[in-house]
Amino acid sequence: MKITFRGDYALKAVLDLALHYGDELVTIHDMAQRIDAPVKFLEQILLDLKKGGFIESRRGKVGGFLLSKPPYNVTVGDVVRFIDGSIEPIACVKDKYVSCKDVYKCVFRKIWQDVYEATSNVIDNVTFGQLAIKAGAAEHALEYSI
Amino acid sequence: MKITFRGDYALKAVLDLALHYGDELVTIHDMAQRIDAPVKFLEQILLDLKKGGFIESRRGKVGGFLLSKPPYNVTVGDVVRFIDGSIEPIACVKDKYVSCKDVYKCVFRKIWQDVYEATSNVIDNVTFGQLAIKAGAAEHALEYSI
DNA sequence: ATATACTCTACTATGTTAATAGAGTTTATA
DNA sequence: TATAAACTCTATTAACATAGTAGAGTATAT
Ligand code: FES
Ligand code: FES
Repeated sequence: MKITFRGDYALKAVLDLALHYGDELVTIHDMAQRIDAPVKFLEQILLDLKKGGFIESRRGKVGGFLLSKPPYNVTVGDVVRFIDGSIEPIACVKDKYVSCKDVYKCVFRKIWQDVYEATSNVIDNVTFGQLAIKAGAAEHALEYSI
Repeated sequence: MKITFRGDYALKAVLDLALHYGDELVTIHDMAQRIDAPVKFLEQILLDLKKGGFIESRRGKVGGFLLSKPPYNVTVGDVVRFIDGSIEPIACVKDKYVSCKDVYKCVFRKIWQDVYEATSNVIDNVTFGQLAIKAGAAEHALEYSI
């Protein structure tokens, strides 16, 4: 698994929305400043997250974004898989290409599966609800950084 | 962690040498055929592995490559880290760039560390000695594939 | 009306990856 | 000693992915 800037920003964006869950809407501009991301780049990412059903938006004046689901129902794994794609260390079979002559005999296959499972085990068991609480202390100081 | 073709070939190359450990030398040409890699690409990779101290070579006629160390003293992690670089899911600090305003407050930091440790735990605990035994059955049939 | 904020598509600069190419060096052996 | 076999080294390249940038368009509260 390799997290790109895109994925990194996406995670921070969802966390930012989790921290404002139930509150007022969050604008791209405000969010970009807090998570230190280029506005136009963040724009694209938020649109993606919307297509993925993670967030919703309201247009026009007083518009902004909000989380579609309660923060406890969204995991880090959900976002990473959606934005950065497969978390497998190697794509043994993609399209018509196969990395090994015989995938079934491949002695490395189990290793990559083990890595995959170990990774999943971490990222699929952390929700943004949990992360929001962790970030909470700094947030209550009214100047949290992500 | 993302395994590139380079890393994939390197692992197969080391396994191939592990399967011939103690035997005669292995030529690039022969190895390339067995592991299904482009000869000139494999050439570069073997030279890298040599610089990394994983393998040795003999030049001239009847030349070839051999493992520097017993297969049980080399892990998959050793090769992956050397050829494909850091196995971390994200480089939080590289050069002067820092991905988060405050790395110490970052709530994602622990997640990436957990992924790192889980991954290490898998790849650092598999030696080429173990892999060679697994591949052994097919090898003894004189037509093993990697 | 108009300012504010989301929406959509296209473009670009940079870097990485996966090779390919070719000239050079070493060594066994006929 | 000529030669073939095999490693050594450097340069180049095509394709792709990443990390943005740019700009025109749409919706909506006031
Ligand atoms: S089948 Fe994927 S590395 Fe062998
Ligand atoms: S410090 Fe690395 S993601 Fe925050």
